[in-house]
Amino acid sequence: MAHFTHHSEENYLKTLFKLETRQDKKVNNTALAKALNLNPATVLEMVRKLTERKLLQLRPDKSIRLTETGKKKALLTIRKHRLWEVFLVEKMNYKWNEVHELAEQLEHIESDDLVDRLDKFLGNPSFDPHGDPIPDKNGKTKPNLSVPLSDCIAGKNYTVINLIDTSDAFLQFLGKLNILPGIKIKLLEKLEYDNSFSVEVQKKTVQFSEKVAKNILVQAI
Amino acid sequence: MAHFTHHSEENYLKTLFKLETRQDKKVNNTALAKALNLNPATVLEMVRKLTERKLLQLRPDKSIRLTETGKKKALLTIRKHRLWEVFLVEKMNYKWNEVHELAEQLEHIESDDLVDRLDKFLGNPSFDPHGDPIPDKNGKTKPNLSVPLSDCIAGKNYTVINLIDTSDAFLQFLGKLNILPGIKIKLLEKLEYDNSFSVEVQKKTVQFSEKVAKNILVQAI
DNA sequence: TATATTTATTTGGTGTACCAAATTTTTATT
DNA sequence: AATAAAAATTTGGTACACCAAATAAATATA
Repeated sequence: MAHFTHHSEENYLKTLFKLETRQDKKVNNTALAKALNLNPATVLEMVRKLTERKLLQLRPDKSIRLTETGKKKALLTIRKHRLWEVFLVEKMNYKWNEVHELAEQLEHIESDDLVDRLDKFLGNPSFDPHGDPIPDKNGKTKPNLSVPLSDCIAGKNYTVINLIDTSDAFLQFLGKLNILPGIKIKLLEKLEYDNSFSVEVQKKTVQFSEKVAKNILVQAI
Repeated sequence: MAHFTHHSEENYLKTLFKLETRQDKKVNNTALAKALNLNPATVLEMVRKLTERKLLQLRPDKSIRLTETGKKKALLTIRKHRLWEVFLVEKMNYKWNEVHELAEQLEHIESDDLVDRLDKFLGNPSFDPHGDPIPDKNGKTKPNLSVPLSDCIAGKNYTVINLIDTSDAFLQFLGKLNILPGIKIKLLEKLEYDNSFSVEVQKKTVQFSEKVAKNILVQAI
């Protein structure tokens, strides 16, 4: 009855989009196959189909590129994924590191209207719980102006946007300090003698190393 | 990557469950195929697979029956479907007649945990927007005792449970009479000469047609 | 440049879930 | 019981999305 064409199609487009934007080298079949965790033969076959459908191009130099249509579709899938992540964290009380797999399922629900309603229900968020920007219905995103806390200026206030290291160990460590994306902090001091950081979090002062500060992305308030 | 086995499996079990409970005759392959809108050959093949997996039985008399395991699975799918329907109506502001297709998609999201959280988020509803009972996580349902007001007995007290017609026009009409789900009413009289109804709502007496009464579901107090 | 290595591509296959059409079996009707 | 009708079943197919292994082509290295 139902066809899941869109499911794998969306995965290909989304993955390709991520590879295109997060690396600057051209994406080849091997890279895409690795990212999708699929056999290169499978991927090549699918890439050809998607090329036929004008969602991407398999170029003469064998690099793979999204077309404008493909890019738009990819962004809409990313939009769905990130909105569902917000839903799972804000409404279902999941932790931000628990929601990826579920959002991976939910993103394939077919209804543009539902996505728009969800967007509204969540208060039109611009960033997901990981701090990644949520494209609007036209695929436009607000630039993420976050920088590592290690590059910030003492005395100023920031919102924690995002973490670079997302290992459980790091999350647990930050958890103890009450630091997580969305929280507001004040950088009190950079301590010269050991390069450590002194930060105010929820009226309390905490200390941590530069290594930690490098892994926390913040945005000035 | 993902397997959709569960998807069609859930559809077969759910549909069979509905056929088993809503009719009293035995379910045969033709009936199931018709209900699923699939070819009998397809259904027979699948029924055999599901019989192997001990989710249902293809009996010597060729009737098809859920096993206990199958019934439980069916009820959990129905639970998911109805909870998502509540979500769509209560949170996404869909009308109850718009949500079936979307819930059909959402019910296949695989996560028991999410379903339980959704249940809690929605306030552990016992009935979906159509008035159908929502099984709990063990598959147990509360019997739905609501009936159309048109079938009720004059002189008794009722709680309005639910509306069948939920068009704006109808809601507005009822609004003027102060009738909405949750409110207590007393059926004063069924007036023979024009089949109209006389009802006490919040100490006032109101009159309306049988058409209206048919669209109000109530439960005896 | 010759060779090794990596990448791309082809070939022949799988499982799932579906179908139409032909055949067999069962049930109903005369 | 004979026949008609309905239901069950078999047969031979399809599309989709995947794979492993073989081969070809491109790239890198000695």
